[in-house]
Formats: sequence, structure tokens, C-alpha cells
Amino acid sequence: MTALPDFRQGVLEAVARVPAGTVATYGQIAWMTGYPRRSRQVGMVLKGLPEGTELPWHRIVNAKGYVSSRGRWWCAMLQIRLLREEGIEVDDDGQLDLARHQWPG
DNA sequence: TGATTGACGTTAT
DNA sequence: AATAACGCCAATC
Repeated sequence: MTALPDFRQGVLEAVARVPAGTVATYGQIAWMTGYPRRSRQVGMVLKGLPEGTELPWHRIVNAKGYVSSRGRWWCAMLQIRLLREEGIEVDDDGQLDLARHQWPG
């Protein structure tokens, strides 16, 4: 319904392809989708996801390897928890080692 | 209809 | 090295 449903769909597919135990950046997802510089839009799509989604949105962090849900404390906490469950070391502030966990893609 | 904002990233200073 | 500015564009005001 909103514009660019194909872009949104592409984002969902790309996120779904990220293997468990690894993380990807917004820019990486945007690149995979075919729109290299729409990292911001990727974030918008993830923001609009329903709670019960099966999509591994928690594996998406910003380029600094840092959880970008700062205002949404509930989402951030959930994301950190999910990442830890996959064996990824995440700081209480939502920071992790990109060089160690980033998906090569 | 126009201006501002924002789960980002890169380039320039 | 740290900070500022720009690009991007849908959603919101």
C-alpha cells in the first residue's frame, strides 16, 4: 500500500537471508536490495515491522556495530537479548564487534 | 502543499 | 582524530 512495496519486499528478503549468529548493517541490506544508498529507508521498513514477525530484524545494526533503537528501549532490549541468544557478544549499551560478527555478504 | 524528521552512511573539513 | 555537511526519500507534521 505504501509506495515502493518492491523495495520493502527486497529489504525483507535480504534481512531473511542473514544467517543466525551474524549481523548486517543497514547499508549492507540496502546494497543487497539493489539500492545502495537507501540505508535510511531500510530502517523505516524495519520500524514498521509487526511485533510477532519472524524476520530476524535484530541482526541489523548500524555501521558502527551499534543497536539503533535508542529511543525504543523495549525494542533495543529485545534486540540485544535476541543477539545474545545467537551467541553474539553485545554490550549493555547495544554495542558489538562488527569485525567479528558482521556477515561477509 | 510544503517543511520537518528519521532503526543510516559516506564524504568533506 | 573528531565534527560537520550532504545524500536519500518515505512518513509525518
